[in-house]
Formats: sequence, C-alpha cells, structure tokens
Amino acid sequence: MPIPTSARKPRRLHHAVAATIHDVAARAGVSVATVSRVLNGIAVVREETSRDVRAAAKFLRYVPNVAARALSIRRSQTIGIVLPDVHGEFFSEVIRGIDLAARRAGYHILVSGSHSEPGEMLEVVETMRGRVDGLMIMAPDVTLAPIEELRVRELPIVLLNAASGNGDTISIDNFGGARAMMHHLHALGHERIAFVCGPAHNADARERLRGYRHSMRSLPAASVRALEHQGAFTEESGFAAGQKICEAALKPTAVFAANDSMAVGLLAAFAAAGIRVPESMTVVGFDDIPIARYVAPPLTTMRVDIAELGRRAFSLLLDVINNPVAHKTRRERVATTLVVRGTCAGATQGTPKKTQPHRAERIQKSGRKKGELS
Amino acid sequence: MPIPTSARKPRRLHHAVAATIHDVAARAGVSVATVSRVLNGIAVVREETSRDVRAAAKFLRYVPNVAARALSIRRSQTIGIVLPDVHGEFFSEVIRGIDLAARRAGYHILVSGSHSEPGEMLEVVETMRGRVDGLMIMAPDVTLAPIEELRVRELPIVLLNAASGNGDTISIDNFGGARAMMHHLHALGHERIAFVCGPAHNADARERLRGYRHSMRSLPAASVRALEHQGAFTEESGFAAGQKICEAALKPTAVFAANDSMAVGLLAAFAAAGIRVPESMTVVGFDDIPIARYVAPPLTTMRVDIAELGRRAFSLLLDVINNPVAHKTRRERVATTLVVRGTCAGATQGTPKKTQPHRAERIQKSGRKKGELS
DNA sequence: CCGCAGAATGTAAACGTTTACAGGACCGCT
DNA sequence: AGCGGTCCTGTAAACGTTTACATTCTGCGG
Repeated sequence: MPIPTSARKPRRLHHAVAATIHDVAARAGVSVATVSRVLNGIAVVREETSRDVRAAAKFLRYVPNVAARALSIRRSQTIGIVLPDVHGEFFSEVIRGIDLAARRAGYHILVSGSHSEPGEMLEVVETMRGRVDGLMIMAPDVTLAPIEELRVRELPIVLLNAASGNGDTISIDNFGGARAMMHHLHALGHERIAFVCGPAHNADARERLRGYRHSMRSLPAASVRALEHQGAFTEESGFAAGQKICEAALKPTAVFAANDSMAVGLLAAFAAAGIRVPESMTVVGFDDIPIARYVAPPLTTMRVDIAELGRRAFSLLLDVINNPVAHKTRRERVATTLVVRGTCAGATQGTPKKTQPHRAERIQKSGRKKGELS
Repeated sequence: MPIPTSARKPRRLHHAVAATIHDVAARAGVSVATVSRVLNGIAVVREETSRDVRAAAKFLRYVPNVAARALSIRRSQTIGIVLPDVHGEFFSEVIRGIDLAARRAGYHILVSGSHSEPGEMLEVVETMRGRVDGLMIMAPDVTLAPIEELRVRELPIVLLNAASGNGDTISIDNFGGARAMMHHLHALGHERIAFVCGPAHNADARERLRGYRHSMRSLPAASVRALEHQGAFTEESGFAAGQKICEAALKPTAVFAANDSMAVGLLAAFAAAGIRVPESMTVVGFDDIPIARYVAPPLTTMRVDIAELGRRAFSLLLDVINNPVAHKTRRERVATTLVVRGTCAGATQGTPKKTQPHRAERIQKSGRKKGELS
C-alpha cells in the first residue's frame, strides 16, 4: 500500500539522534529540496524562506551528513596523503602546508604515513580509493616511483619529490639548489670541493649529486670522482665520510653534504680530528633543518621551504581534480634559498671570521639577485 | 510502469566508471546481499559462491564505495585529530603513533593542525562532525580546554595533554617526570636548583612546575621563588633566563628547564658567559627532542615517548567509541624516561668528567628500578 | 512422498543527500 | 481568457551500501 509521497517515518529525536534535512524541512515548513538549496546557496530562494530554513537548521543544530552528501555528489572534499617513513620535521611541515591550503579550499586531509615498502603503500592507496577526491603521494625512493605510475589512473594523483614521475609532479629544485651552493663556494674561492652523496635510490639525493657534478665540470677539476663520498642522509654516514676525508692525502678545502644531517656528522668528525671549521675547512649542507642553526658553528645550507612545497602541491592537486584532462602533465619545482651561516669561509687561508653575532645569517633566494643581510 | 524488481539500469562500464556491488553481483550471478556478505565475511555462504564472488570482484577491480557504506552503517572508520599550532617534531610524532595504531585497527585519520585560537578550533570540530567516528583533541593551552568540554557531547572525544579535562584524557606524566629529574639532581648532590618555567597557560608547563616545587619543598631550600624564572618554551626565553642566572649573586648549581628548547637556550647563554657545563653548572631539560643529543655537551633530559602517547591515545579513543557509556571517565598518563647525557655532574666541584664516548647516555624509565648503561 | 529444519540466498527498505523535472503563482501582453 | 514568461518550490529518483525479512534449496526422518 503506497503511502502518500511526502510522508516519512516520524522521527523520534528525543535526543542524541542527529537531525536530518527532513527534520529541518518539516520544521521550516518547506521541502527538503529547498533546505538543500538554502544551505548550499545553490539556487535563488525567497529571502523569507531562506531565513526560516536557516532558523530551523540552527534550532535543530543540524549538520549535514557528509557520507550521504558524498554519496550523492560523488565527492568527498577530502584528499589523501601517503608518506614514506620520512624524517620527522619534513613530515610535519609538509602536512602543515597542505593542511593550511586545504582548509582554505574546504578540503579535509586523510593522512597515512610511515610506509617503507611498495606493497604496503599500494595497499593504503587502495583503501583510500573512493574515500578521497585526490591523492598526494610522496615517493623519494626511486624504487617505489614506477609503482604508482601503473595504478589507479582514474584517481587524480600528484607525486611529491618523486623520482621519475610520468604524472603530475611537484618537487624541490634540488639540481638548481646544488648548483647555487656550488656557485657560492666557488665565489669564495673553493675549487677542490668534496661531496657527500645521499642514498643511491633517493631521487633528491640524485639530483643534488647531479647539480654538484654539473658545477664541477666547469671547474678546473682534479680527479673529480675521488672527491665524492657515499652517504645515506644520516649523521653517522656523514661522520664516516668526514673521517675518510680527514685521512685523504690531498684534502678538499670545502665539503658539500647532500643534506644537513650528514653535514652535522661532518662537523663532528672534523671537530674530533681537530680540523677547525670554517678556518681550515668549509662545510655546507642542504635542507636547513632546525638543528642547522644550533650546531657550532651554525651551518651554511640551502633552505627548502617545505610548507610551501605542501601548499603548492595541494593547489596542483586541486587543479588536477578540477581539470582531470590536461593537455600536458604538470611539473612544478619549488625554489631553494641559500642561507649563509658560520661554516663557510674563503678558500685562501680562510679569513678567520670574527665570531658572528648570535645566529647571524645571510639569505639569498636561488635564482634571484644578490642577497642582502637578513 | 514498474519494472521487474531485480532489474537495474544497465551500466555502461566501458571505462573509468567504478564497478559497484551490483556489477559484481551480476557477474557472479548472485544477489548484492550475497556479495556484501562475502566481502564482509559477515555470514556463512557456500564456499563455491564465495569463490565466484571474489573472482568477479577481483576481475572488475571492485572497491566498495565508502560513502555509501558509511551512510548505511553510520560509521566512517575514521577518526579526527585536531592539533594546535604545536612544535614540529611533536606534531609529527604524535600523528605517527596514532596512524600506526589506527591503521592496524582499520581506521583512517583525518587531521587538522595549526589552530591557535578557540574559535577556529571549534569550527574545525564542527566540520568534522559526522565525518568521523571519534575525535582526538590536543589542547595544552588551558584557556582552550574548557571549550571542548561544553560541546559535541554526542561524539566520542579524547583530550591529549589537556589542562583540566572533565572528559576522557591522556597525558604525559609531567609531574612524575619533573620529580624524577629532581630526584636525579638531588642524588648528584644538588640543592640549589633553579627552574625555568614554560608558558603560564600551558598545561604541561604547569605540571612540570608543580613537580619541581613539590620536590623543592622536601629540600632544605633557600628562598625558593627566587630560583624560578619565567620562560616560554622557546630558546630565546631560555637564553634570557640563562643571562639572568649568570647575573645572580648566589648562583644555582643546577638549572632545570621545563623543556629542551629552553635548555638549549640556557647552554648558549652559559657558553657566552664562559660558564662551563657541566663542570660549573648542570643543565637539564625535558622532552628529549632530537636536537638534545646533538648540542654540546649532549643534554640530559626526560624523554617523552610521543609516538606511544599517540598509540595509547588511539586505543583509548577506540574504547570510547565502542563503549560510549562508561561508568567512569578514563584517565591515562604516559611515563617519561630519564636520559642522562653530558650536561649534568655532581654538585661538589663537579667531578670533571672526561669526554664521553660519542653520544654516551644512560637511560632510566621513570618509576622503574635503577637504570643501567644503555 | 511428505514435511520440516536449517542453510543459503534473494528482495527491498533503509541510510541522508542532491538535483532533474515538474508544477504553481503571478505578471504583463494580446 | 489565453499565453508565455519569471520566480520559486515541491516530488521523487538517484547515489551504493547493509541487513531484516522472506524465500528457496537440500537433505533427511518418517
């Protein structure tokens, strides 16, 4: 027996059961369609009706059921973030950047971190499908990179700091940053510049190495390869590389570590060996991690604005979501900034700098004009 | 004209449109109910049927629509995390802990960070309602705490490191940790122990101060209040406090900073004033932030296992979700661990320690027996 | 051969939105 | 009066699951 169309099972609503759009409609004496229209500001509704609806919604403390909404419009207003087991500070900063941008755009973020192996990562991606409108995957490890390529092509994805990445990608300007740092060292008179590499599989590490090599080619180089030391982005590996450098017959005048952690390790090794920085050895790093400014002496490095990376990654993803078919794949790079602190000096007997005022530093955006005092 | 019941609009599925449970049912030659049952393992189905269904699902690359599922069962398998604008390392660690636990339990996490003021935080909570099965709110600032109390009582909530918290709460054992540290200092012979406070509004800071004061009462104290210095959990404030201490007529033999950042500031101040640590001054902190082990000398501190905090917070929340009506509010505390490094020495002319092997440290769980070498 | 218990499966009604489509009211013209 | 607009609003069909209830099998004791 068909019941009259607009009738619905009466709601109890004595308490604890959330009000639905029907309750609001009933109380405002309108239809659910109108309520929906008012609340979404989607169509033109008479001012008075609108007021009534809003009042009813407020009275009932109505909050729309997102699941129902998502089901209906097939959008969750949520993006997923998949991260490898990455170092703490980076992790938090990139999320912060994304979160900020996402919130402004009315999106939520679903995060899943600490994935060290491909299988696990894929599994997570799978469980996120349908739950998110788009995905942000961070895959600095080149062995992981190809994997997401193949998969889930129906879902908008942007890759962060990925190695190859045939898809839409955003990454740090590692190559440019490394070259800028080399340029700085060269300007100080250094020519015999050693390099401590990052992990061979890491995309960032590779690009930084490439930048170093590129710059070395234009210098009247000695046996270049002898100046490269393997590292693993850890302090321990930096320390080890530092010891090797100390033993070398012909020491470099400067050492460029592919990241700050290794630079910190270098500093420890040189301190242990009695080599003074920056007087007899220049040390520089990459990333500008928080510790960088608190080691002694404060570390010269290339700053990476991670929060901005996150922000821009989000707007890139948003673009992919809204315009799924692009004529060309999006590629973006975020610039790095040279931060000059206490660990570098000229190559010629090292103009022994006076102790700088607490935490003095000079900053220079890569690709910009000459820097000025901060 | 009513169409036969089980008929449905034919699906195109040439591509890009995700398969639904109906597609799977059709392909396997069963009903949607059966598919649902197989995929959820909810009821007993014939082995053969089950195999067919699974095969069909696999073939179609079927993945259930979570929105529909959530709508149907009124559960999203997602929890929300709301964080204030908190320091980076903490932020990431706590999320990591929660994430790990959540994933094991089949939950997703929706995060929103960087909220400095109550209004904004409330707004976020509002948008999360209905989207999450439970909420984890971190509110170390006492001025924020009362606010969530009043609200959204229908949603399971646990508070992290909250000040008052009439609800279910988990927090760090700040009081116990501070007392343990004081005990350690006392055992070394220190009696004139200064304290650098954290922000007055911060719940953690308050508890640590309370622990300090509690211990000081049992010591033959001098003018106790003169030993307390205001700080703000920042290095700058630690540096400033250090300068004040240097100027004091009757210097303390040890300084206990309410967090590591301030302890680092203290070290810098003492270094600048030529006061040697630990020979003429003992310095200790709280938190064991990553930098702690890399400053010179490495910092003695109370370690807080933040990831564990996150893990336990999650299981607490899960408990609240599954048993909404508890006879009593849940309270939990996570223990802290004493980590002895290079910045503390005995009070009596400071047994000038030899340089320790690289990064030597001694660890002792609070509330356990005597610690042993790590 | 019947009846029946239990197992396996199917049917269709929720779940709470959005939105295409269909009116109804009102107005100004013929 | 009839017509063609505008505006505004209502109706009901999706969206893709889960699940109470109904139905069909299947084997078995009588």
